[in-house]
Amino acid sequence: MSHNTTEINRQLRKSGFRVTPQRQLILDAVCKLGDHVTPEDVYDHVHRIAPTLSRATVYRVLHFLTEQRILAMVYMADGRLAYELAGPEPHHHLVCRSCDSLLELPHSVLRSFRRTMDTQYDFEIDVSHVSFFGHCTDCRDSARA
Amino acid sequence: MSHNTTEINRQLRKSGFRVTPQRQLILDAVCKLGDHVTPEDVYDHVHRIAPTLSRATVYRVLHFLTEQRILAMVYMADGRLAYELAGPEPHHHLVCRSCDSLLELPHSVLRSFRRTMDTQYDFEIDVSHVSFFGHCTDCRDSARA
DNA sequence: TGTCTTGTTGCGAAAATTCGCAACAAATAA
DNA sequence: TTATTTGTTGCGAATTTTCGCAACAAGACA
Repeated sequence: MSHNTTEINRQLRKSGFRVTPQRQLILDAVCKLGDHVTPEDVYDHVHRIAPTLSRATVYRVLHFLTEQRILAMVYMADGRLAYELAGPEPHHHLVCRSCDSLLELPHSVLRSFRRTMDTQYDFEIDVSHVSFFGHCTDCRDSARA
Repeated sequence: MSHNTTEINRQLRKSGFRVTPQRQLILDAVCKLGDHVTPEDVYDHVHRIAPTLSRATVYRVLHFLTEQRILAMVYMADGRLAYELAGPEPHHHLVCRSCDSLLELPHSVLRSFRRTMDTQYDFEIDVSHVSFFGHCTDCRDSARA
């Protein structure tokens, strides 16, 4: 298990929330299933283990864990939402609209931009995760050809 | 009517698409209803004028007009999609997660960032519209208080 | 004009997502 | 321990969005 369950549990409890079996199952599922997991992926996975766990709970818990900054929302090329574990150092995505590929960006590329927004607009950008859409190397080339 | 219908029609026809009454109605509706219009807003509006125009068509036409760069997608604070007219000079939004307010950003703030992505990652960011989420002046202050 | 091809729509069904509410379970206090 | 409070879930219904397919309409061409 790649996430530190004990630490997350402590953090939740400290904020007055409860660590239910459902929340643990869903968090484990996201963690296990990888980098851009859809609600349906999660449901399929946890439903085998806990057949009474409902879709509504999956959606609610995903939202909840995102608010707690434990997960991050990821917009896919088709406009749908997916989720992934929010690490201590956020990272971002370049999403290709042609081939749906995901390119990872280190957090550093947003630092100066973020500082500008802060000083010029007094707006604090939440950078747990940002997706940019566009066209990757390969698809640019084939468009030019 | 604030959009140049004739120009847009010409552009569509030139690309081999048809300018149907439905598309015109929907475009007019987005234009009239303002800056972040939901599919349901559009449907309510056009349905009065053309009662047989279906929801499916609203969704399809909104997607279509977005692909044609006539409209731009806008992500709202609750994660839902809205649309607005894509002007010749794109603009962007700072969306406050606390109070749902929208702050407009001129295109210029993204220029250098875009250039960086282009040269360093060979990725061409589509900047017809980008939303950043975070917290505005007022909500930062109340959070600090 | 009539035929053919192809883009577009309407309809209803399906799928995805959210909502309201009663039941349940954990924490807290008595 | 029991009662109370409050956070959380499951269920089913409602809402939102997408899909498949047949019908329709526009353009191309003979």
